Amino acid sequence: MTSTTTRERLLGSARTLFQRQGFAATGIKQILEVSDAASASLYHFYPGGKHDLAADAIRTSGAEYQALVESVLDSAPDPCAGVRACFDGAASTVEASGYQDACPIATVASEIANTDDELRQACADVFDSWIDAAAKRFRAAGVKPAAARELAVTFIMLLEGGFLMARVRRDAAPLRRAGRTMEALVRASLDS
Amino acid sequence: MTSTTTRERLLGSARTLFQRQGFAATGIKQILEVSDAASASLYHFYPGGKHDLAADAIRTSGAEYQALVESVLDSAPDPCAGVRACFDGAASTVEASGYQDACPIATVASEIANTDDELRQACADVFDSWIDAAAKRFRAAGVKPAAARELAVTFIMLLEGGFLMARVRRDAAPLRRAGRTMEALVRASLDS
DNA sequence: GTCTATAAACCGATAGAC
DNA sequence: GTCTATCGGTTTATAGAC
Repeated sequence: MTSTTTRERLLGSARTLFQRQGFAATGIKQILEVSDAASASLYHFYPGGKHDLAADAIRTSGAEYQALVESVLDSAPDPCAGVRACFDGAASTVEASGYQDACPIATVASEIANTDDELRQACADVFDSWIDAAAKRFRAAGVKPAAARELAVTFIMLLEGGFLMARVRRDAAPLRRAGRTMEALVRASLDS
Repeated sequence: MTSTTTRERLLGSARTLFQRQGFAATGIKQILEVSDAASASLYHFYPGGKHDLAADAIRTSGAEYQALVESVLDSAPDPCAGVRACFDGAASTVEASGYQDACPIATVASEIANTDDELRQACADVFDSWIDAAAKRFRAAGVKPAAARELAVTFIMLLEGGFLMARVRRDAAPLRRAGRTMEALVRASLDS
């Protein structure tokens, strides 16, 4: 019995559409159609309209993806295998969705970085949280704090670059390639 | 005497606006205002309208950025210093523009990857061309062809991830950090 | 909370004179 | 090649009944 509220459907549709098409190209009308909801419902739950909805989409999608990455990292025998599994899993997801689903926030982040400081900050918070989560695990594996953080930043940069490359070229191989590179970087940090 | 034609102004404005705001958020009206041109002029030079203009913007911006990267790589004493100079230069440009100007095509590429196959292919061609240019130089420095290409793909992924991270967090340090990582990866490939 | 109807502005694109 | 004027459609957001 999976009863979904109108609010849940609105947020869910918005998250998917923003992820795949970006902020500007996704219309309120389209979100309402996919959600099978009325216009007034959206403004009831999100008085600020499209902007409020996007802020919630960024926060919740960021948190969900973080939980996924954390579970992958934590179920691997060591951080090397962990980061590699993250990239391999990302590659499989991208392929399975026909190159539609990659990073949940990257397209919106790229669009609004110069034009909407509130949404930009929400995206920055998500990235920071992802970096913290990864850095914490690298430290736990014996990497020094400063190096662990830099490694975590590189992890996210490589993942984002891989997502973009895979989507544009319709080829998940670069993402898997990035995973092996990241694995080597983590290994080098553990040895030193 | 730098006389600019209407066509040049249209393309120039479009390139800047698409780079900073993306495709969907940039209106024809805004492009015309910045270009100080009439609506009919745009459709005279670009019968396909916004779509044609974007295709030209992607191609010309891609070629121009490639020429810049090539000149930086070619004026460095070796590929290690070359890739590092690319990231340091990118970081300086991002900072100098107040975090507005990063990759000329990434925002548009991310937006249209799922929704416009013609523009997606134009972006894919740009990335391929950048990768070829970098791979060629790694080969010339002694890296085996297959490894050189993989190194070049990693170069672009790390650059794109760095651009996004820098813009969203308003901090160019991750981009410089990525440069040192890339330098180490090139050095490791040269030693083997 | 949800319905229907609609306001008010803006969108990309085009017509026709010059 | 460029001007002015404008078309038809869509956009975000709101009003008022229920």
